[in-house]
Amino acid sequence: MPELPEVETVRRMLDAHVLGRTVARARLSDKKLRTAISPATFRKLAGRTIESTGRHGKYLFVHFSGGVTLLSHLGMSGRWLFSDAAPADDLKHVHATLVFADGSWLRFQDPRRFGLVRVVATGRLAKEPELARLGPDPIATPPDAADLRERARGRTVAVKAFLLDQGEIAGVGNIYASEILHRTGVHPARKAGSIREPEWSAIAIETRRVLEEAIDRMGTTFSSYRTLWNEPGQYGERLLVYDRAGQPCRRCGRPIRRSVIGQRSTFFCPSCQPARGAGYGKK
DNA sequence: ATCCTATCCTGTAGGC
DNA sequence: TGCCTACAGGATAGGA
Repeated sequence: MPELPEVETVRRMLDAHVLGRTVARARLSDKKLRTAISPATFRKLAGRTIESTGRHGKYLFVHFSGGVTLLSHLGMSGRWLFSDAAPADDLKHVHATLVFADGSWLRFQDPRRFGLVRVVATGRLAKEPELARLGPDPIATPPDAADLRERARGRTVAVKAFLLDQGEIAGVGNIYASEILHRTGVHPARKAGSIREPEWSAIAIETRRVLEEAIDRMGTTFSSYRTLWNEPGQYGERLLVYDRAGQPCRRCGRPIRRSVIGQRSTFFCPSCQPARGAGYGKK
């Protein structure tokens, strides 16, 4: 669910509204997230002020005074939710709570608990194993076609699985991978090694375009994703193929198909995205 | 090295 | 209405 645009939306909202606030209390639920941290570690945030935010791929950083960073990943169902005062709701699955000195609250809710919340020394952030594995962030570093072609050389995995590999491009998830491939006319099941450089150029360009357009609309809410204000993202109405099986292709009118690649739902137009590849020079 | 599968967990949609 | 199953945007460990 939450891919780069959704995480970036949350980051921008934190940046605009939560910067400068000082933590009065920091507490964790007793349920374990993907990687458990101790309540004592989390409580290190108390007394510190939020100075800046960052992001790499789908990982969010909140930098605090005193050289400490909150590292977070939304997993499948994670949300960071802000409220100006103590919330009156009785939200289930809240696993981390920051109460600020001004009375506002920031909570991490995650029913499926695939998400990540960790407190680390800012100076050692890049050494965290999850981050050390990541490929370049496509917003910070525009993907380079020749580089992609080189890294994909000889690879037999489906190009769609290649795009989902966070070690190659950090931040593309299941929704946007289908969207990128449709825009570029590349069939998702083609082997990564068979994609020609002009096609990689198109993929590089459309990757940035799709992600930036989705950021402009605060991301895609397929089911659980919400912004910092608990609002859905608006990009869903712009999707060309994702979750549109049987509906007409917005380009050629023929029905969108669903298949499974690497255990993940994949959507494409068989007409606009031929299995053998076409439209970018010969074979 | 690369690829594929199973797995973590809960909520929800759809079939009966 | 209720029960049951299948499935969901992610990432990783481990086996082939």
